[in-house]
Amino acid sequence: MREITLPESGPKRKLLDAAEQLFAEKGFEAVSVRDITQLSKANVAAVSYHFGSRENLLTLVMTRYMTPVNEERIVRLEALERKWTGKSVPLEEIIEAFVRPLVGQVRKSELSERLFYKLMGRIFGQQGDGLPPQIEEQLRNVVVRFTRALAKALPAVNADDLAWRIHFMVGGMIHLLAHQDLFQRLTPGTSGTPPMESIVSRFIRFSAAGLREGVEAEAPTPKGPQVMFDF
Amino acid sequence: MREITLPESGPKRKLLDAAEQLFAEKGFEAVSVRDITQLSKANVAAVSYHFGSRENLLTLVMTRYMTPVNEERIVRLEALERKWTGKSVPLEEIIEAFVRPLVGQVRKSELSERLFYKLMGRIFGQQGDGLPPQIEEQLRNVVVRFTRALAKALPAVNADDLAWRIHFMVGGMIHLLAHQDLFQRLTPGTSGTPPMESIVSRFIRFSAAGLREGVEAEAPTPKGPQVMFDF
DNA sequence: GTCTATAAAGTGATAGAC
DNA sequence: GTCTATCACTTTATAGAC
Repeated sequence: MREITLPESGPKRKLLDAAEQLFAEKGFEAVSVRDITQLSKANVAAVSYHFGSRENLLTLVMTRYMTPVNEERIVRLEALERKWTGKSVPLEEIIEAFVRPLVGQVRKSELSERLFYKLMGRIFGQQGDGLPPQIEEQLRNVVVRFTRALAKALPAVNADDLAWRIHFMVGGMIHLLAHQDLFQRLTPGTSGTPPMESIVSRFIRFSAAGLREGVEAEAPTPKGPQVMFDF
Repeated sequence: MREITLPESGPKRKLLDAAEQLFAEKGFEAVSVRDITQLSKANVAAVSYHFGSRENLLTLVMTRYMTPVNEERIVRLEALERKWTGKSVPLEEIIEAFVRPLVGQVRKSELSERLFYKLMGRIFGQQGDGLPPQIEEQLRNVVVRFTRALAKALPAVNADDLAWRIHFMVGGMIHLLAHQDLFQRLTPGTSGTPPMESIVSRFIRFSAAGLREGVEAEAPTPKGPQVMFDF
């Protein structure tokens, strides 16, 4: 909806970039206004002048990517529901609509991929604490919509089980974002961090299998054209 | 190994209890020494006197439950490996050895179940940032050991895939701990929070299915006696 | 052991010069 | 727009009285 307009360059943009970098690296509470102005070589008053307050800047950083992500999630889900009208949307495609929008936002920031995903992970991890009310509201809406779609795709799974499975899935996604780097530090046997693209497709398969647990012998081929009754 | 001895009552214990409660509620960085001494009705100097410093107290809180949890995980895994000598340990039992020790620690604290799990979630979520080196070391060891066991249980899954699936599973566990309460705020249709026991068993089934993704038509019956070749 | 008083450094915000 | 100086407040830690 409401687009956030920002200068392509200039001191305001430099402050924002520095803030994002520091928030990603150290967490939201550990970064002071002075840290930010120092990194972007501005004076201490700059944050107040350009953003009004530290709190304001924090909200901006959180909103900047989260709002587009949550909007794209809904758009993608609605597109799927149109595409599969009457039928139930394949599980994998629903999960993809949920996670893929995150990947699309990387190039909008000046941050390295590693730091960008870390920042996103930190934002999601703030749920319940210091998230701006508007984002909490967006997230609630996303969860409700996707839960409904998943319930249609998995009629054999009861509501409580499904809700918890979604909860576990969301946790996996947050961890994947926030600790992408930690992964290889803990499991040194593996090859270097692969592109997010391939991690996401692994995540989709993992989550689909978890969500589908206990449902019949094995699900139909995930991607190919499916023969279904048109009830 | 080294047992942490603590007074059953007295001002030192009251300080620790207050610290745990506040850390669980507000997060580690958001709690000051003054918050703690105020809640436990001590004077501002009490934390320094009894624990040396805020940092010291923080380390104690983090170590207090994490060390027993990680030790019990290893003990359980080794017991399983003895029980199934030569055979591969069933997937569900490995996951159970990984999560169950968390549940066992609840009663050791004065905190409500809700706050205790939240505290544990916050500690795990600190990975990479402010975790005491000894705990990072314990966690690394746990991950290595469990990865090895899971690799034996799932020979058809290649090492990279498995490592990522474990990563997703761990994320689900952390989220389940840290945001147990958030779950029902986001999905109001469901019944109230069930006992952790039933959440854990749901988590085990979800994770087992995710880890097993793509492996043959469907796994053998999870819990019952299994007929396996004794190679 | 417990407390008060205080040190030393850091915090966000702002008035006012340039 | 930019910057310095400063305010009002909070932080952890500690010296020294009781």
